Amino acid sequence: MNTEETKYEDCIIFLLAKAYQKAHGNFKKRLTAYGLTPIQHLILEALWLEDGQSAGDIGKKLVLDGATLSGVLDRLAAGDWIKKEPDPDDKRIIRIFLTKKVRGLRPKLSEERNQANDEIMRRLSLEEKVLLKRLLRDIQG
Amino acid sequence: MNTEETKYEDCIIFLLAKAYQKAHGNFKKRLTAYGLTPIQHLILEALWLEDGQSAGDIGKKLVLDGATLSGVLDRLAAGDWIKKEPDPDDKRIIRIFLTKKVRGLRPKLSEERNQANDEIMRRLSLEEKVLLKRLLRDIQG
DNA sequence: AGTATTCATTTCGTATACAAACTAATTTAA
DNA sequence: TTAAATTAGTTTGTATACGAAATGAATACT
Repeated sequence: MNTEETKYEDCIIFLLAKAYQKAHGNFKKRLTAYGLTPIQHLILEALWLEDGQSAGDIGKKLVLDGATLSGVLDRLAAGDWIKKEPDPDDKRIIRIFLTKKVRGLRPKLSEERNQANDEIMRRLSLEEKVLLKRLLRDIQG
Repeated sequence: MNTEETKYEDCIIFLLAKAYQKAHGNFKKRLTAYGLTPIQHLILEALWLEDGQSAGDIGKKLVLDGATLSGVLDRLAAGDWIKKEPDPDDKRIIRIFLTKKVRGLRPKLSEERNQANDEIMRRLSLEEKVLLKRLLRDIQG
């Protein structure tokens, strides 16, 4: 049904990769001043919404592979952003808590993220922004 | 101007990351049967359009960092997909040529990619597909 | 010519990503 | 109640990704 040759510039996988690459790179640069990476920041965001989540909870919400998450959490703990504590009722589970180092940083980091978002979509109208988000969500199902 | 707290689920960086993750994972699975990765395939595509391009040419077209490209080309050469030959006129430049191993594979790989594209966007109408591609291109500038 | 600069690519270090194998703890079932 | 299956998390191995430094080659400048 769809056998014509499509150049890679028209391939949705390529377009998503490059758009993500651009967005990620932009945010990454903004975060270097804080010593954080975009994914590390994402985990802090999740913990701001609910502190003490298990590693598995976080992975499920952020759609992060366990193997990936394990390393990210290690680096966050090494940087004293979080503390890992085994759940007293089920010692398989590790609960993640924010440290005091993170206090007061939330507004600044949110502002950076909002600016990054704005810059990435600066060429789009408000309708287009809303639509793009909707389409990306539809893709993930 | 944009100081309200946005949950990460509404963050364009997050949405792009997850949509890309899904698309990439889908295509990656399809390609394992061939022993290729999505990026390796992308480079073959670029060479099908024009064989003998330099590493720099390929990097520019595919928006790939030189450091990244170097490793990918090494692995492609190790798998006998490509051959690296220094340009006779400028020995700084390395030209990349497809090997005979790739012959006849193009239609199959294109079909896999088209199927991956279709599956990723299966929930979208034709108009939405066109629009999504346009918006992603707009983001890249 | 000889030196400085620029250019193409590689190397190194760090950080995602994910499959697969592994450990340890809990639950299920026989 | 003990063996089997499941679950949570880590480890290992491979593949992007990219900044920064290094290498080697070509060009520019004096």
